[in-house]
Amino acid sequence: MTANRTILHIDMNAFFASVEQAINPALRGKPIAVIGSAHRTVITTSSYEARKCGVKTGMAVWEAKRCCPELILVVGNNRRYTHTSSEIMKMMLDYTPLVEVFSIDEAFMDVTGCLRLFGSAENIAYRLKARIRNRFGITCSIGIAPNKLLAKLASDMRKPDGLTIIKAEEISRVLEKLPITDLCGVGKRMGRHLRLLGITTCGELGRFPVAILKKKFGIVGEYLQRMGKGLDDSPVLSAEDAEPVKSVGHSMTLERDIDTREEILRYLLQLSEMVGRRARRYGVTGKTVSLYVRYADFDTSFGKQQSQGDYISLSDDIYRAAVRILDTVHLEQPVRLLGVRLTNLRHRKVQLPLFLEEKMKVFATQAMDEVNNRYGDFTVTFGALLASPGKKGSFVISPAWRPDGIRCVDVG
DNA sequence: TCTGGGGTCCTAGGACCC
DNA sequence: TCTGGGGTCCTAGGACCC
Repeated sequence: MTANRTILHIDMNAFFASVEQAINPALRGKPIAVIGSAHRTVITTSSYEARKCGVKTGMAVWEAKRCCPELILVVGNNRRYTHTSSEIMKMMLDYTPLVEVFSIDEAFMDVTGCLRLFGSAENIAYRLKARIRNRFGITCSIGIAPNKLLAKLASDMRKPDGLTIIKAEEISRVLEKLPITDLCGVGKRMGRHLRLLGITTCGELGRFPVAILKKKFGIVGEYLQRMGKGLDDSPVLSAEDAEPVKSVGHSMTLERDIDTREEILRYLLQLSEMVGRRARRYGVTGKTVSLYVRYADFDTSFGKQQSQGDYISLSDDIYRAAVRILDTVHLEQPVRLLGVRLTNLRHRKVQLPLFLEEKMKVFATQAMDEVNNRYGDFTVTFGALLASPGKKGSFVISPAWRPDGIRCVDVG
């Protein structure tokens, strides 16, 4: 790849919580946490005040309250976050077309080609920070480095409202004592494996014989060593250059554990409709449907998939496939969570089938999609879903949801 | 009072075909 | 009767990211 790139990584600080604090002055300076609307929900994001008491993303609400009794809980407003996020991403496009939306609150920018126009990368970073603060009243941390790996590392070094630059000549000094788990891509498990080899810092990882890493971790071993040296050639991919999506799925933790087939089918129909609608919106069809089940005990779960004879995207076809899979398993406990996913995708519109009955299904689906696109999800839906109106399950927004493009999900 | 949801990537074994 | 190997597709499961 090209030498001497300049990459920015922008990380919105405690994004959802900051947006809430900006909108409601009564929340400022206080420990708050954003949660989902359902009974079985977790902490999605917490303010820095709450983090100081030990509140973390993913914690159960009761657990967070135990760490921080004065914690203020705010039910997340997903539309507000996706809107704010996409406006911020648009600002970035004012500097370079090479903006990669990494999640709802993170993005990379390749500013190599526009440095002269704006003076310097630092200058771009300061301008962007000021614009985001002025418009939305929130802060971000920005990292500047020669590649994405290091830019992401840099943005993580000063929070909130930080600006950290890693210059090419500083890389080995910065990495020498840095714990390997600070690298994006080395999680807890990998960290443990590497520690068993006597590797705890990036410096050690970079010097470790690549042959041993390759033997132990396969292809991953190769990048691992490069990561230890701070090397990363991966380009910043704008929305147009991004890889096409590989799967579309939905899952939900149910309000309560269920064990009747009738109830399970109702949820499957709802999930299939959500998956199908999103797949159709993106113009994708898929060959494989998977069903995911988590049992009441939380620890036991399984996924099962089946490839279909054809590529499908109609909710009804997805639903039937999911039910066929369900019929091959014997459920051992009440069900806590259900998920439906369409994989093995082909990026092409559905072809109109030959037979009248099938044609009618396509037309009916299109008509439903149009109404729902205009008036909101589940305005028109299958009869079976009307038995218990309204949305069920948790509908917690995930910070990994992309505000733009293929991974956009509308909820709430 | 327990414990969310959207993805990607990799591995491994078996079926099946040439 | 015996022998081998490559390629593709399928399913299952786990690690990792936000």
